[in-house]
Amino acid sequence: MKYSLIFPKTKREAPAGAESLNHQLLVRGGFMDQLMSGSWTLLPLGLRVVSKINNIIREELNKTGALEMQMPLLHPRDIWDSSGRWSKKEVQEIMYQFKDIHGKEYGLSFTHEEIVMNILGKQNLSYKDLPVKLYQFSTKFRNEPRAKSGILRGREFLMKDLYSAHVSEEDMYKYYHEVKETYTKIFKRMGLESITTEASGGVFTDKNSHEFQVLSDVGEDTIYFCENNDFAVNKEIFDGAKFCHKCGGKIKSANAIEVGNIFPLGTKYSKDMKVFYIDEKGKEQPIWFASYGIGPTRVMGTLVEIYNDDKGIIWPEAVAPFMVHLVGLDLNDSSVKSEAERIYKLFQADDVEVLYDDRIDVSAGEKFADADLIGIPYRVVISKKTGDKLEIKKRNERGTRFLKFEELLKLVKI
RNA sequence: CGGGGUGUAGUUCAUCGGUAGAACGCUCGGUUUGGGACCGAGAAGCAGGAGGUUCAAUUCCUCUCACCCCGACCA
Repeated sequence: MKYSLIFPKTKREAPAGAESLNHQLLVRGGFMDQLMSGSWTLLPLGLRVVSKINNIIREELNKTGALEMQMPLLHPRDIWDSSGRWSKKEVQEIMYQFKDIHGKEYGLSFTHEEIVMNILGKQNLSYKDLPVKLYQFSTKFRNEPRAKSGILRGREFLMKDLYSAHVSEEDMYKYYHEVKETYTKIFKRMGLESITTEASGGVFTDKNSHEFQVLSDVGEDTIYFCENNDFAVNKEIFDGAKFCHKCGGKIKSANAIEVGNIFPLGTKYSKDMKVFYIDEKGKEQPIWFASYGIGPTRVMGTLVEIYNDDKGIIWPEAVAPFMVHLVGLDLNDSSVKSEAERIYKLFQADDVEVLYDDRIDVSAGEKFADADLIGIPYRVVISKKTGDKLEIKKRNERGTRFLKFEELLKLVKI
């Protein structure tokens, strides 16, 4: 991609009042734009990052046998009455509910347990058909009392939600633990060290759930965890212990951002909605159910909160919008320009994602500043000075080095 | 929903009872080109909205809307 085609261009100033880093840097870099409080456009660069995040999630969930699909966001009231959640106070506080001009009532999706259950119920399932594991990436609407912290808490945001249906509690927990391990792997691949944290089930279940927390001062949650990392619990259910029950290690506390959450829902939904499977004896049994969420847009914000410096974002390679930021200097010089174009095409031919700053009347300093702000892992400069080599600087390192194209290619090929 | 802050050019901000100014950005011309270059010219604003006080309101008052922050609540 040529930088001259990128929309919009970087901004020198952060929006007035923007305090959180993800808000400042993602807007300045041209990754996202605010429509209203808690509501954001993912601009082309931001969408590239979120797509990288989504693809990592997709790859890992597919390995567990889960299938991707997509469900509606506009729901009729009766589906929510069938679980009894439409009228619950805690649900009404976060769910957008409204009537159309004819008086028919609708809700905007803030989660999809009811919809998945409804689909399962139509299938006349036997024990042979289970387990079923379904997931989607889609928008969630939640009428937050207060949107805040840039893209970290919005009223409309992207979520990957996975739902699994099982014949027994054992089978549900078997998969639940598989997903728990998978989530840790997913976050690690993105460059995040997540802490698996016990927490309450909120509006989803009476059972405890597990949250995936990333330590950060801007995090809204406070978690308590063992210094040896074999125990962590959310403040909401913390019992005040000073030492770990398992190893006796000290309990520490810190702020953290919740990037994922998994819920062993049990048979509550299947019983409420009367969704059964037929067991070996031909008898109806309630389906064991669980749900699992990750917020890709929140993950993007979390990454910015963690990976940045005073110049801008420092994307981990796995989620960077491009792998290489090719900066052409002295592009007035036709031989430099044709060399830059040649290298640009070589990268493309080798399937290296490259952003080529092809602007002619822009100073070197401005191009470097933009490269630092956007935060692509490898900056590659071509100028009068570089001759038959390329000047390489990693975004997260200080020094530069000169390499031939083939040597660089080995570094940037994943 | 309670508390606080802020709304003036595309953006970030100044100004101040007599209907507005800078920087950056943008357009044009020229000179430049290794850390946000320089010179010149130019376009760009119902001062968030409504009401009030006043001869006169961007400025003072009231209401309202929006955004940000703290809290409550929540993933």
